[in-house]
Amino acid sequence: MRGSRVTIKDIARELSISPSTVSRALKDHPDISAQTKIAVNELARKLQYEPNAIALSLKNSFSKTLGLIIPEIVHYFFSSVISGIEDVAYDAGFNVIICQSNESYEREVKNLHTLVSGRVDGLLVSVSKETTNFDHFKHVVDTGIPIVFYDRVCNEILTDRVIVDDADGAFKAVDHLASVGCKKIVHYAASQHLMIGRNRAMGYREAMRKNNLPFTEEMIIRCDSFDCAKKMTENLLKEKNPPDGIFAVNDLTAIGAMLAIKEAGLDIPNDIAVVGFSNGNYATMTQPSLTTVEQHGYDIGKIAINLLLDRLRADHEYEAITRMIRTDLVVRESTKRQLKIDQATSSPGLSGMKQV
Amino acid sequence: MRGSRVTIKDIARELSISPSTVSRALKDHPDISAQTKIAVNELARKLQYEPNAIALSLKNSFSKTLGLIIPEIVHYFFSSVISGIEDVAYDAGFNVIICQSNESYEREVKNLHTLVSGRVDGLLVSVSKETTNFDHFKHVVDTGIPIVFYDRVCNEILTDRVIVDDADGAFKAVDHLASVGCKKIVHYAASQHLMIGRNRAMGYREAMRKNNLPFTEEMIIRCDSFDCAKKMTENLLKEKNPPDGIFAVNDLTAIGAMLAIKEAGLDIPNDIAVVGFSNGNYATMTQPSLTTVEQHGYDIGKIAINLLLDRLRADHEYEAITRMIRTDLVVRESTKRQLKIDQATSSPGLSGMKQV
DNA sequence: CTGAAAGCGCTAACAG
DNA sequence: CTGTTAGCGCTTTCAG
Repeated sequence: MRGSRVTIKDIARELSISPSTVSRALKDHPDISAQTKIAVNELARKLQYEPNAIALSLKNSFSKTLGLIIPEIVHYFFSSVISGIEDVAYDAGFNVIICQSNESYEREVKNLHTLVSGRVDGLLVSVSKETTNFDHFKHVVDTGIPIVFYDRVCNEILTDRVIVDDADGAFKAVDHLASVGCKKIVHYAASQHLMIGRNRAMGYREAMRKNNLPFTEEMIIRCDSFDCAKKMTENLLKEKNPPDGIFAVNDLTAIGAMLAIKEAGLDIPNDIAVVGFSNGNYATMTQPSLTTVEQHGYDIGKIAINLLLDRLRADHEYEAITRMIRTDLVVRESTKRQLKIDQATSSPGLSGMKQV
Repeated sequence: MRGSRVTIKDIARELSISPSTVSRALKDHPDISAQTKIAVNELARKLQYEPNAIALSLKNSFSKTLGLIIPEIVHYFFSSVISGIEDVAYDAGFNVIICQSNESYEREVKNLHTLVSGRVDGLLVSVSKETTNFDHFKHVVDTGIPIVFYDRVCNEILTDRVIVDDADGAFKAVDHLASVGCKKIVHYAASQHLMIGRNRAMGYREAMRKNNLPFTEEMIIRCDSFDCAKKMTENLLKEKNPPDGIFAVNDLTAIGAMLAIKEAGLDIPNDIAVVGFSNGNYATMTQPSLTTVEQHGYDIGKIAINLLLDRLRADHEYEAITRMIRTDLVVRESTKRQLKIDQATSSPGLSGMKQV
């Protein structure tokens, strides 16, 4: 029983016509008579004929399939990217094969091979944290399979890419902290060997400078997880001169910091204001809700796949395109400080932290 | 340049030998001389030959590819299922194509067609919320492609399946609420036309009965989202006799309830204790942290794909297997009530809600 | 209007 | 030890 799938030959035999006629009838070729078409289509439906996409790929040398390499699906940002990609792919009649690298270089290489030997027409890639050697991607690009990098890009290869304006996002976040009166803002940063970490730290520095806030490099603290943030914040709060603002490189880190602050009996945002990065779905579920930077994952996915589709449809080579995606600060309660009395001119009805 | 991928023929031509010899040399066939093997392998590496998986699939009539249909990747539970599936698939040399149905019946049908015509060897499916007609799955099973349903299963077709013991999980949750002294426990329930909703509600009823807690069907409230829970809880708290325990059908709903309770100035767990379901990553990030039911998504994924692989490897038919996966209650702060004085005999060092 | 034949890349009998 | 041939399912010239 297994594998007993109906082929064009079966239909041909049943109808005592040739496979080529069946093929043509199925795709409504003008040469074929109306009756034959009807007969073929009816039988096809009856036998539940499904065209064999594999045979088609082999014949056409394109598979209408795109490969997607993603570090970790669990992250809200990445799942939104996937959704953006899928929605467009779906409409364009493309199939998407998703592979997780799990932030492992070895697995990324393996994924890439699987996809390439599966003859995907193109690739969408966000590189793993571990990856420092990009030869595997170079080889693929050399064979003519287009790659679009998104979010975590590879600068050593000239390809289309979609990047988040991390520096600007970080700048906005820190500038906002300054604007609500924070004087000593620390940054919980990601590893500085990744662009993301570097760019966000850069935005932090710029905003500090612009607001004439004194800072040292020690105020950029390597800490990018919930647990780390919790411990780190507990320690910071014990020091003589704790910060009054924290800009965390991602939401989970921000939430870890918030927990520690609340457990120390301090008030957010009035004692310490907190900003995250990503606008994951938990940002509205914390108390206070979290001010954070929206990265537009869904749009990034859409833009990335559109770049790829353009490249596939193009009949000539053209220069690599880089699209920088704007970020937006989403202000919530974790930075809505009660205005100091002498500044409080507007918003009479606001009772502290009740609005969202 | 595009599609200029190296084939076995290219290697054969270059070396002036036949394609079959190349094929054999590449797979280390004993018939081939050592020199030929070396020459072939060297050239293959040099030209970066990648076997064409598509051609192989066509020849072998299996693709070493599995199809996965998942309602929505964003959910923590489903991403853990994916990880479980991928880890096993990876080791077994199988590729996984993931499709999201986005809880839409239409999309589920389309996904299924894509996967089937892409000649996947087997399918792992969790049905969409919308789906009430299962003919599309029946057809696929009829053609001999095995399906394993997980979590949201289809009872109309006899296939392998992996289900969560929702009723028991719910029972444990509510029984626990009763054991910490809750007397009026309400249940925020999912739609009762889904098994999940029904089973969890059933577990609730059973636990109420077992603990001799009076309840009416009005205490099972249709409410399964963060926003709904927030509003619903606000309303409940205004009533004369509010609940002292809430069992929510999922974590987000529980968190919505918690927010409303905290905003009303009440204490969790002492005024109202809350339990969720899923043990998503935010359960530890709320304040208080959330007691919830662990569903073991990763294990479910592993078990599901193992059932599928067994089925694929089997040389004979065998009866459909159903695996029921145990759930575990994870007790955190949202139910750690301060013991009443006359009961407080043990745990001297505990200061209320500090442990996790 | 329809059929025969070749070929996409690879493998596996079957011959040498 | 190596080559020839046929065929997986489908399309597409080229011939009728």
